[in-house]
Amino acid sequence: MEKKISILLIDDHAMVIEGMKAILQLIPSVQVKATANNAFEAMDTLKQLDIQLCFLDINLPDISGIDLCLKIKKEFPKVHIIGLSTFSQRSYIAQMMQNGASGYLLKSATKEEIEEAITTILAGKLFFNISSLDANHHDKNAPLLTRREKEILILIADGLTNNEIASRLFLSSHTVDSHRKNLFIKFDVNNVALLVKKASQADLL
Amino acid sequence: MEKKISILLIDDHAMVIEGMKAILQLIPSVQVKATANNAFEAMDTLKQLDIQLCFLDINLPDISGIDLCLKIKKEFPKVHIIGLSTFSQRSYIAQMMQNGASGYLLKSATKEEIEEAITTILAGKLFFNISSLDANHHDKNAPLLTRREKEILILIADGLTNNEIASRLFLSSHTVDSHRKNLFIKFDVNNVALLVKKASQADLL
DNA sequence: AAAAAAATCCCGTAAACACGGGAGTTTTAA
DNA sequence: TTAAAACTCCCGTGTTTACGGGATTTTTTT
Repeated sequence: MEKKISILLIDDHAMVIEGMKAILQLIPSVQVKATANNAFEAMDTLKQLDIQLCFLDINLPDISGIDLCLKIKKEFPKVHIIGLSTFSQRSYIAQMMQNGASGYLLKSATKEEIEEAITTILAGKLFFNISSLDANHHDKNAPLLTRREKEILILIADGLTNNEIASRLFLSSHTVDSHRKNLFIKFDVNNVALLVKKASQADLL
Repeated sequence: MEKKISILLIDDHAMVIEGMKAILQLIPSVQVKATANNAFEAMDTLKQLDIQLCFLDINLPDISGIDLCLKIKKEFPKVHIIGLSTFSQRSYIAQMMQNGASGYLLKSATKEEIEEAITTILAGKLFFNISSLDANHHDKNAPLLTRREKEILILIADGLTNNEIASRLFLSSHTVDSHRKNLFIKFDVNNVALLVKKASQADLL
C-alpha cells in the first residue's frame, strides 16, 4: 500500500467539514490531514503540510473559493483542487475550473461519487459530475466579471455614487463610470436597480 | 438516564447529514433515529418512528423546507423542528419559524450551539441563534410594507422610472415618488441601489 | 364616529445617472 | 512577441433621482 492521499478540507460550514470527514474516513486510500474555515487558514496549512488534494468550498468568508483556487494554484501548482458547491451555486463551477480546479462535487455527492472524483483527478484527469448538473440547468447565466468590475459592482450595490467609489478606490470618476457602463452591458441592463437585482440573484453581492 | 431524544435529520446534502450525525454522536442525550433526503422520506419516517425532534433544511429537492415544516407541524404537532440554513439563506428563517419551527441553526453551527438549541427547544422554548445572525446583520428585519409599496418596490427593482411606473399604475409620478420616498425611509436607505439590495436580501422581489 | 394609516397629488433644486462618444496604458494570454 | 483583454481616463447632454418641503382624499382601525 502506498502512502495515503493527503487531503485538506476548506469550508466554513462545520457540518460540511464533518460530513466530508465522515465520508472520507470510509475511503481507505485517503486521509484528511487538515481542515480550514477560511482562505487564510487554508494557505497557512498548505505551507506547513504536504497536501495533495483540496476540497474547496465556493463560498468562503474572507475571499471567494474561486479566487482562492487561483491563489492556491499559483503558489502550489501541484495541489489538486476539487470545488464544492451546492446545487444553486453550480453556475460558478465553470469559473472555478477556469481557475485551476480539477473537478467539482455538489455537496449532495455520495461516497461513490467522491471516490470516483478522487481517483479520476489523482490520475491527472478532470472530473465532471455531469449527471448532477444537466438535471436542472436553466442557468442563471451570471456574466463573467473582471476583478475590478466585481469590486465596483459591490460598491454600487452598497449605494455609493461614482464619485464616492472613485475616491475610495483612488480612481477617476470617469473610470468608475466606464466600469459601470461595462457592467450594464454585461448584465444587459440600463439602470442600477436592475443591475443590483440581477447581481443579487446571481449571488454576486 | 432517560430515554434518548430521538432525532430525524432532513437534508439533501449527504455531507450535512453526515456532519450533523458526527456532531450529534458527541451529545449523549440524543440519538439520530433516521435521516431523509427529501420531504417524502421525511413524512414516511415520521409516520413509522416516534420522532421528537427534526433538523430540517430550508432547501429540499421536492418541496421547500419551509412548506414541509408546516406540513409536519400539521400532522405531527408534537414534533419539534429546528431549521437548518446557510448564512445566505438566513432571510428565510422567519418564514420557517412562522410555520412552526422552534428554532434554527446555521450550518456553520458548533457542537455547543447545537447542544444548546436542543436543550432549549426540548424545554419548550424557542431557540434563537442571535450571535450568528447579528454578526453581519444589517437587518433581515424587512420593514412592513403596504400593498402599494410592495407593488412599486418591485417595479423600481425592475428598473422602471417613476414616470414609467406612474403610467403603468395609472398614477401621477408624484404619487410614485411619494411611495418611493416612504420605501427609502422604511428601508433606511437613500438610493435605489441599496434599496434593491436590501429588498432582494429580504426576499421581497 | 373619530383617529390613524394609507394612498393620492404637488413643487423646486442640486446632484447623480444614463448614454453617446473617444482614447491611451498596462496585463494577460495566445 | 503580438493581439486581446482589462483598466484607465475624458467629455457633453438630457434625464432622472434624491430630498426638502407640503396637502388632500380614501381606507382602515379603534
